[in-house]
Amino acid sequence: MRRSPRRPLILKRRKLPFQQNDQPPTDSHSQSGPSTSKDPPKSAANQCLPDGVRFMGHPSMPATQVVVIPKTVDLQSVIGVLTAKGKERGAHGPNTFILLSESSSCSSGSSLKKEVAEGPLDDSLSNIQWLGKITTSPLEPDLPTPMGVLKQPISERPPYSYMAMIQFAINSRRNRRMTLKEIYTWIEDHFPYFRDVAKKGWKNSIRHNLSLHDMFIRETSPDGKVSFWTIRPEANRFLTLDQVYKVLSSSRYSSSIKLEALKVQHFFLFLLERRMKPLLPRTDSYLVPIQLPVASSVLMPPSSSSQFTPSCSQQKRNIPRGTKRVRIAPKVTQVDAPSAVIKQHKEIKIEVKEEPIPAPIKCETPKALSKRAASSSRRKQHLVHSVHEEPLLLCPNNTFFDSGVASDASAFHDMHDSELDRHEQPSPDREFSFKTPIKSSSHLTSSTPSKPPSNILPELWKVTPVGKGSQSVLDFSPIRTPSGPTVTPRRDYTTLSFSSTPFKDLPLFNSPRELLTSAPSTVAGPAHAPMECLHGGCSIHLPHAGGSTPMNRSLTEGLVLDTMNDSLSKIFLDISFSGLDDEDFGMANISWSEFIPQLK
Amino acid sequence: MRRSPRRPLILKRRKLPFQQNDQPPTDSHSQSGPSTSKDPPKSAANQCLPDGVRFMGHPSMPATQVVVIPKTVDLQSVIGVLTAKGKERGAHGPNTFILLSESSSCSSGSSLKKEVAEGPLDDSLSNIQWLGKITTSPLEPDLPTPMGVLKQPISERPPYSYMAMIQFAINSRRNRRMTLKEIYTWIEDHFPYFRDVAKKGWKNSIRHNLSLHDMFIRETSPDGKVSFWTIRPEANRFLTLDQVYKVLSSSRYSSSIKLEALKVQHFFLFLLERRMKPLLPRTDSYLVPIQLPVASSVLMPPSSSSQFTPSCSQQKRNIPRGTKRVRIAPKVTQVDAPSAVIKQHKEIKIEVKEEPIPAPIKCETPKALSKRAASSSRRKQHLVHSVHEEPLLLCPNNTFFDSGVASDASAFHDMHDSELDRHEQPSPDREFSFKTPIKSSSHLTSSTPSKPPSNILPELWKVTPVGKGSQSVLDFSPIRTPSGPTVTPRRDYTTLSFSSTPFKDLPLFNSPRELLTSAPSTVAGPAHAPMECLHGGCSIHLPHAGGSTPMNRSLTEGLVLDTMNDSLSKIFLDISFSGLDDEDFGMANISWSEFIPQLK
DNA sequence: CCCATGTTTATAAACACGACA
DNA sequence: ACTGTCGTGTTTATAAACATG
Ligand SMILES: [Mg+2]
Ligand SMILES: [Mg+2]
Repeated sequence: MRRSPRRPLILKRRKLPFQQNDQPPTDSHSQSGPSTSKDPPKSAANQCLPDGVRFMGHPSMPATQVVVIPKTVDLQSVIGVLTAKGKERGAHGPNTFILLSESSSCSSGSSLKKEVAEGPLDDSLSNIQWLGKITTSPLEPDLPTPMGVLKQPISERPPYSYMAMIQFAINSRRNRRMTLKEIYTWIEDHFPYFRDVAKKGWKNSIRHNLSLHDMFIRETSPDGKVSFWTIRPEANRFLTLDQVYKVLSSSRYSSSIKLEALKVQHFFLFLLERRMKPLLPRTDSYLVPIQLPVASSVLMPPSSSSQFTPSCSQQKRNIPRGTKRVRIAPKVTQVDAPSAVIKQHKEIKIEVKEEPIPAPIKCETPKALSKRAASSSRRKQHLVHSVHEEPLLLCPNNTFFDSGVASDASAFHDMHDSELDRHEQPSPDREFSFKTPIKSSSHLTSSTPSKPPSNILPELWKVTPVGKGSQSVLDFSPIRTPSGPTVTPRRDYTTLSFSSTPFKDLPLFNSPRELLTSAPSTVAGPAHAPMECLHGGCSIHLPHAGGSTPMNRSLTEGLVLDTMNDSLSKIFLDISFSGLDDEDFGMANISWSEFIPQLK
Repeated sequence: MRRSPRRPLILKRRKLPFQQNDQPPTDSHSQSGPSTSKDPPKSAANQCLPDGVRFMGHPSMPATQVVVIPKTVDLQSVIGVLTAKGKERGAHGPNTFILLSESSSCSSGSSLKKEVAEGPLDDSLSNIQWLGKITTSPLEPDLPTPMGVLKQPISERPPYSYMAMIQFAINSRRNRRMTLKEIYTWIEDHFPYFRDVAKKGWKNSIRHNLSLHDMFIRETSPDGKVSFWTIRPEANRFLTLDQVYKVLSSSRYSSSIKLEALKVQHFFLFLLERRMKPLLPRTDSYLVPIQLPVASSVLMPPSSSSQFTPSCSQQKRNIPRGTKRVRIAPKVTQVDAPSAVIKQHKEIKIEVKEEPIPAPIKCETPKALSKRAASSSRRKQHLVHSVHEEPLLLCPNNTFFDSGVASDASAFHDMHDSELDRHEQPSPDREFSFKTPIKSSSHLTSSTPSKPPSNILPELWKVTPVGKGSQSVLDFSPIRTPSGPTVTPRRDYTTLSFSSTPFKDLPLFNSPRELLTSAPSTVAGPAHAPMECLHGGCSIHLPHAGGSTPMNRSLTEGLVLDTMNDSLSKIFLDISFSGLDDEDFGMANISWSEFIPQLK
């Protein structure tokens, strides 16, 4: 099989104005262990890692290191060194080691490249196995610690938008509020690019994003002295950087469809090694919410087979059409390892992901299948839906829709305590009585029927739908709540007699977001726990991964690789997990020994 | 009196990124008649204007000419020439002549300057009188006409934002919808700067603004072929360019408070002549919604008397602080008179404004006075409200609030048919059933109590209020409708149990916008008339200025002059009109002879 | 492949306002 | 008391990438 005809791709990479096309691929993403010359300062550590262990990093996960361990190496010793040295690592937040085992058998890059370019080959060719993850958490935040085994996090521009990073920052706090300065600091800590190499304007951009987006609202203390930025709860996807890491690095992420886990990790590592345009985060491209081709609906017959061939390099040639290309931001590619002050002890947790078991796509009960959103096809973010009207083809769409809620809820339920910054200042986490009145209010209308409106309500002009069904884990956009009624009246617009009567009877927006808005109390996250513990010793609240809501969840997720000049144009990944049977996805505290016999 | 202690300033001028500070004042705003060398091609006309008649134009009103007529000149002859030549003028939309009479007695610039700088002097010093306005409307849109008496409209950048211009364009249509191309064309027609001198990126900016602002929504025809852009009715202020002209040029605009009408016109002309930073439109500065100093509440005692001294040159010196100043858009100052094809006949209408009778400020019944919005003082657009809590001081605020609705309603009632483009294509103006679901929905909360929350609800953090009480005629921002409930719950934000239950009992937003939203059917504009006349001969629908709603209206309006290097730092204008006794403000067809004895 | 239209993000900048030196 | 600077917040402009038809 060359390429699967079903392509529920949700995310793709997109160049942004500050990213130039003409830059050569940088060479700084892979650092090997003792095998190369520029090895990490391992001598500073008491213990040494065995030979052959390689480290890899990436700007999207500056506090995460991928550790490739040859099968000939004792895994326990590596874990011992890492857990021992985890305290000494120089980073501000929790740090993660993703452990992969590598069988030295077929490690030739050519076969990897062939495999990646042409699709997954046989399982037996895989020489990379995902072992598990070690997460080190800071215990005493203010204690400086000398530099440890690993290098500083990579100081390249992360592939997240400002809006995403601000969400990561704010959601890292238990009470989900931060001052501007704290947001600055959080971003600088987790993405040293902004501390080290970015121009000064990035703080302007942070403030601009805070003001621009309605999802960020500002709260003021009663005395008017302090301002905290929060996220509108209705719009909060509760995204954390750790959540994104989980999605990006989890083998479970690709468990359900074509490329299974080993191949994904394979591909990930391959791209990291080859310094090609990676499927996973890369500096000069960008994780953006969907905006996927309309024709690539999930269950479409492979009529347009040439749609995702390597030749689909979208229009990048109309750029020299008279308009001069102006470099907006100077792209700094190479970063000198900064000598920042390290100041945090670590607590070590070990998590294990079980190996993926390829499961068929769960087609959830199409709850709101009857009324579907009609996209006028050129607008907002696109729904993944069929161009035709056969409703049976839309089963994956509803699966995808449901997965949106599932993603949000599960992300919330899976909120690991390591994601929550523990060194928060005693900021109030309750009794915020007033919120910033955001720009506009309830004018959300309907999710609009299918695109050619099939002659129902003829002569009716319809408003272009938002679509935006991308309520996936990696969708950083605010949640569009349909709650506000105030459907703009279909009468003459030149009339002043518009009423704000809510059209509650109209079942607008049949997206599963209704699960959150209409039945609010059924979803109870860990934040429902009493929050009185914040001012003092910060008792770590560990949410048990099994949420209280027995919701069936199914998530269709995707990443698309940007096409440049190679044949690796589009690679698709999916995620699909349904029901309560996948709490293990939540990365709860699972003993390594259950899955790794080496530890027994 | 040096400067009035009550300063209900609403608008001020503000430089924007594309406007550079270092440009010298341009010299192209005033064109005199036969008195100067570069006279308009009057020879091409059959009749000649008498000597001494001066023409003035300004980029903000490119289709409007201010005609200063000496008292020694026969007014009727001037009107005859203008009405005869109005058909020949080369412009696409309606054109307007604002007629002012000038007594040659005390026309010295120094006294004018003194008067303007130090406040209004005696009435007897005024030598400019506002006579009336001639509006020429195109009769046959597609007939080209040779160039007439007057110069081409000024091709300098208008002082309106893209958002404002898009509103002007869309609201110029009866059905208030336009295609993108029509918006382009309308803006090019009314502001030739964009047709002649602007770079190509301005259309990108138009599209950007349409997408960015929630107030612009897109409707799609049932077949999905055509898209029309409309304005969310709840957010529509029904602003038209003509409305702005009225506000800018009407002597009634300043009838109620300190500076009465003659002085305002005085000042207007003075600034036009002197090429200083004008109170009225200017190219390189900008009409922006309020953002006025908080301490300058309307009826505050003059405690902070030094607040508006000429020395209040805000920080413009931190610009050389390391950041290089980059010219974003090339500022084209001088425009060659374009040789565009003229193609419209004109129908002439004559309107007259009566001379203003200074009326006291009507203090409306403070409808929702008890609960006021608390501004955390650095946010959004500021309410004009007292810093202290004395409610009696807030009477002008409520006046101002009410004026917001009054402005909108009156603007709507005063909607002159000349403002409505008559050459609209047969686009549908009814039966738009679906509207674009806008980004977010009902999360507007409360108008928040006064700033130091006066110990009511202690320990309560409050969200910074929108404020944004600037529902004036010249406020181009969308109306923030409080209709949508979904007050973000004041409980812990880390909770997922946010409910969309509307807090209807909470009287949020006591702004007079409630008059429109809560009592919708009481306000009936001319658009309520049957719209079937659009496709054919375009029967000109003249709304009678007396609206159907007996609302008391009082508008406090203001313009602030940006301070550069002279003492004319801030000038304030007010508008206040109440009740039904000011239908004459509606610029209905009032005979000139009633007010100008010269015509009798 | 080009073009018009539409969406989204980045970046620069003007300016307001309060705190503070 | 005046003045300037700085941090924070709001708003607009402009360029650009990319999607869709
Ligand atoms: Mg915001
Ligand atoms: Mg819009």
